[in-house]
Amino acid sequence: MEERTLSHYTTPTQKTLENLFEDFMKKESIFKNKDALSIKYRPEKIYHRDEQINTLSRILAPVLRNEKPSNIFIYGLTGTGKTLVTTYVTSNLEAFAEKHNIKLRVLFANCKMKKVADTEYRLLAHLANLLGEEIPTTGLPTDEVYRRFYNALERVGGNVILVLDEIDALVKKVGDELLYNFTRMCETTNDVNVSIIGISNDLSFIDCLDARVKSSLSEEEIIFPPYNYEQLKDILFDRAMLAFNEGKIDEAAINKCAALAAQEHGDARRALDLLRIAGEIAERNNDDRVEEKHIDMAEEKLDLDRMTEAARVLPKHSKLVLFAILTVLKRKKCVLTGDIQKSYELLCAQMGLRPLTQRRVSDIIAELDIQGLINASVISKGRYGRTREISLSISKTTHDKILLLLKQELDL
DNA sequence: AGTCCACAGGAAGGGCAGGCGA
DNA sequence: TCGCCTGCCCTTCCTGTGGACT
Repeated sequence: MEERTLSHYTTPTQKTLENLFEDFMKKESIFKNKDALSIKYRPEKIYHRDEQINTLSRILAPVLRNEKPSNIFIYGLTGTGKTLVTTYVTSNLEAFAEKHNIKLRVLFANCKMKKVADTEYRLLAHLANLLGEEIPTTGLPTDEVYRRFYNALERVGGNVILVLDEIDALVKKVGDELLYNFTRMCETTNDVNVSIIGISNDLSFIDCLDARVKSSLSEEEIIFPPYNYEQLKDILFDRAMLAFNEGKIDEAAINKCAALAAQEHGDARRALDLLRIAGEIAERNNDDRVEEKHIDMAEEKLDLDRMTEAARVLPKHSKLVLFAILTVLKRKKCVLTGDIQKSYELLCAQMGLRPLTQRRVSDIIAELDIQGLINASVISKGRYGRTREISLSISKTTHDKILLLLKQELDL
């Protein structure tokens, strides 16, 4: 029988593909350990946060003597190391407690996590589930969920630290009554010391709270200032050493990355994302090393990805409103709510849909603004009323890509 | 100074889907 | 199966607002 080799079956294009894969295999990878650039990575050394680590550790240390530590409120902008430092300190504390037979549980919840902890019910259910109490995703009265959560707490006993990350998002959504209940719980639970660590990006958040909640939650406060250029450079060099093979990244590229992130209120998370994507782009382009140009490309890609993804997951009517806005903004520099309402209603008529009311569309425009897909600011035109002036917040390329995506998604 | 416009945005509640327990 | 509960999305109704116009 005729011997059949791979080439026997392959067309010229496939042959090229085979070459491509072979080239890829032969080439030394740019990355040594890409995980070192991911958000989930827990570095051994945390740079420029010694003060915060020490403060947090000192405040929490009393649990080791079975005393209830003060509640703590931590705030700082995105990517300033709040979550990283908190998990670093609490996990070390847990390990230490375990070694010395001290009962300690740390319960972590990200209050922005959709479908997990973004409502009062879900947060309680999530925390109770962490304590081994099965609570259905819906169906129970809230007081029953509270009761089961308290029971689970008292059953576990000892010391419990509740870490509520992005707590401002939840309070904005459901109000501060939940925090009031939590702080009351800290004072009233028997046989268990409960402390709360609230983490927020919003510096003004604490001022919006009820006075009792405010004083109880912020018994101690820790502020995380933004990283400056030099600090970001230290962080990035450290991670780049772990993530890239030797000689595969230019120092200039790291500096550029740090400079861009420093402009973005010292966001280390964004800096690490930039570095990772730049590496991926260099690898895909078959380039030997990561250079400054790759950082530029990564920045563009990061923005585009963030925006297109945000647009893709919008509900249908939000997509229609965004489509109306982007279409009108093709012709004009800025538009008003009334113009958008009209063009949105036309679109609905075209698609045979019943349009939402102006009240709802107004909210959708505000939501799109919060997501950074558009710029919308309330202005007064005097005799001609008060309205929102809407303009583009994205580059022309991103604008075109999102418009195309919406056209496909909406079947227009 | 008072009027008026075109909304913004708060409050209340309706309707729906989905889960639970009796 | 039914009543009760939740979250979610939406409408209706309403008051508030800043500045051009009179």
